[in-house]
Amino acid sequence: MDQETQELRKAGLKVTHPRMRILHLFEESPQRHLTAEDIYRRLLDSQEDIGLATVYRVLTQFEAAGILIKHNFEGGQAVFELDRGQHHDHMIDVDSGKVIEFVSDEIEKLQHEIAERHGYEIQDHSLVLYVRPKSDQKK
Amino acid sequence: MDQETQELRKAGLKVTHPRMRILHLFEESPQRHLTAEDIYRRLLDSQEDIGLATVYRVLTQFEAAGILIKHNFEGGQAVFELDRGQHHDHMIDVDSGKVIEFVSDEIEKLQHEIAERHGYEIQDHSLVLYVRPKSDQKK
DNA sequence: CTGAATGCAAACGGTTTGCAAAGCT
DNA sequence: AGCTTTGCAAACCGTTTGCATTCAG
Repeated sequence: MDQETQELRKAGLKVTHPRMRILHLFEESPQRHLTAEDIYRRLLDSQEDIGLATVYRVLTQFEAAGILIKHNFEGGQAVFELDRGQHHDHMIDVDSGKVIEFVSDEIEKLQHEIAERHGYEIQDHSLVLYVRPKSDQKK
Repeated sequence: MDQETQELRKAGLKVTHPRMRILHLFEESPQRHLTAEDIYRRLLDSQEDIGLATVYRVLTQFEAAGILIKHNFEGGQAVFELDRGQHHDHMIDVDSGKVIEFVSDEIEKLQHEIAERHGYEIQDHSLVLYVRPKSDQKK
């Protein structure tokens, strides 16, 4: 029994065709951050007959199961990525749409200090930098 | 000619009733962060006959004019606040929905360093901490 | 065999838009 | 007077849901 089957079992999810295909898509895609539409399109391209509603349902279940993380960046569509356990924040190249991941322990620490100073504890947080290639004049 | 009238003129916007009322709402409201619905409701409450579409249009124009800043926090609705010139980030109490503003020069600096290290410059950024009152056991 | 999962189409919620009427300057 | 702005209703777009059918265990 392969890796992906186990992952679904572990999450208490039946091993269905749509779930397998979608999980597989994330694991093989070089582009880590995908929208529901991205997934849907790719499934269509590979002749799969999986409805958009199912894609959304599976993504939601995967998020609940901790398999995926959902991000609400600017621009309507939610973006999903595999949860590889290692927390990171994101930088988005506003010209190309490329997503760059980064980690900053210092920022993490400062965030906690700030929350604490106000009598709170952090439940979750979202840090996104919208960036543009350093002004070597753009082509 | 009062303050608010000038503000609209300066932005190149005609001084219309809906624009005056909405600008006024922001300037007098103790709650700095308002959604389109919030505005619409308050206008209804004060017997104003201003359509929701107009509220959205005015908010959009105010944002373009630099009068308001728009935030896309979690939870569908966009939130607007007056741009008082002083940049700050936000903490949201997930229990009460309260929005707390904070400033951290260190975090700002680190963000720039990170972007730079990757060959980018920051165009914009969004940092939101979703917090919960420090675990004095919750009621 | 039986409850869970799927596809479809219709509903949803926040926001935007087309258009004719009303309002600024 | 003439172009802008408004209100209304309809469109929009991403996402969710109801329901009859199909499928995994």
